[in-house]
Amino acid sequence: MLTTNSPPSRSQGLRQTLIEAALALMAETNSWSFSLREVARRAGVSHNAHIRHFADKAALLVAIGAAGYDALRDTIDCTVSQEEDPVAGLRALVRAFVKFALSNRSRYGLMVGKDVRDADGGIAPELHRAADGARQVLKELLERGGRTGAFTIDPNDPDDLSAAVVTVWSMLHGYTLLELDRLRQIETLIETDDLTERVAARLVNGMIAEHA
Amino acid sequence: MLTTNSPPSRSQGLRQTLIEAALALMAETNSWSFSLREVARRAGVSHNAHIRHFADKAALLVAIGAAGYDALRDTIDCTVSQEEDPVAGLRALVRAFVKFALSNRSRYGLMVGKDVRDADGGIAPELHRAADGARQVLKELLERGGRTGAFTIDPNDPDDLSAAVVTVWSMLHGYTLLELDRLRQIETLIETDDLTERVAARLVNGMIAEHA
DNA sequence: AACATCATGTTGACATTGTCAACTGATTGC
DNA sequence: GCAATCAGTTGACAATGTCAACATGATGTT
Repeated sequence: MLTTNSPPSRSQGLRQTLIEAALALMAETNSWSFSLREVARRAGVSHNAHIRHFADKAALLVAIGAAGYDALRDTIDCTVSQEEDPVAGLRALVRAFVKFALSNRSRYGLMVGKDVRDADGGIAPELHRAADGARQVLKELLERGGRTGAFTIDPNDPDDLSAAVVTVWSMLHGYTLLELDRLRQIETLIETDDLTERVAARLVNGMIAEHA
Repeated sequence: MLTTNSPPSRSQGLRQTLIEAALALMAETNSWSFSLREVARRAGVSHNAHIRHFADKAALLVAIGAAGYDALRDTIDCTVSQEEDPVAGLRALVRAFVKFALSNRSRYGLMVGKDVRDADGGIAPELHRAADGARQVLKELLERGGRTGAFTIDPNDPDDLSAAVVTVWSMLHGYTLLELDRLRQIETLIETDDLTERVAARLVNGMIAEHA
């Protein structure tokens, strides 16, 4: 009935409309615990309108999360490419990552949360690819640093490189979550920026120093 | 008033029964997305029976999570206290932490997840205290290592010590989540134990090396 | 002993949600 | 010209969380 001649076509129009409605809800409530019916109401469509585009809520969240990883990749890629020195690049990456997550709290929480996974913990291919793209930026940075000798990473040893990627990504992930959850409020009176620098310094050390 | 002579009485009886029913559901489904009514059914009581003990599902999850942090604290405390050398202690702590989380997947996911927080992201005092207790073990280890010179941590500088605690805790947290979510499956063919050792080595380096 | 109080659960009702099936209207292909 | 498919709607249903009202047994006071 509201099927106006519709400006933005209809096909992909509703898909994007639903995503935007969901993002608006996330911005308002700082959470992604909205109902699909609420999203439909916001989008001005009926419940069940989503079915042709998103099988269920998880599918919608996956789409939002994948777009988030793309944005994260662009952010850190842009940041890192401005630094010649790999060490400076890693520091910049830490800052950019943390800044992105803190500026997009609910989005980041969604991206790494449990609601984008299926029953057995598997990750949707779409999200998987997007997340890989973001990690790839880090991997290339570490590999470059390994080649130049800036990091104690053997660029020819895939396991060594992978372990380094996991190490950095883990701490970024963990630190960000601690910040987001404000678990840190217990632990410190330090400002976020200062703490981030200190954490980054120790992380960088782990990449520079000789390891057993 | 709670001093009933009754054995397990009813008072705390149902509370514990509900927690155990929830834990059983978590063990079966590997998730904490059960309904309160399902828990009630398992416990053999009527829906709404929980109200006197847990205002809502979040309250039940908080109780479960707090008990989980207590168990985590006991585990790592026991492990660390078996090592004289702080560096060996830190390595042991990493192993114990990861092992705990991987052995209690759904429980750990619950503990650090979003469902134990209130609307504005605040953490329930009960959970807060329990989590602090676990972090305290790490803090004491790092402080000890700082005093003995094993770590490049100034035990008299609260900010330095706090930053070190946050660094380690972040990586433990992040690495564990990556493992749990199997995000890592993309990144490596390495076995968990091997990867854990490599990550721990780099983490330890960050605590040992001089930092800017 | 009698009675009020309160804690602990139960029952019933209601709005919300996700999901399924059936339906409508336009668009497309043959 | 007509069948088929796509995109969205409508209606129905069971499950859930939550609220109010109710039962019931223990406690405590006089």
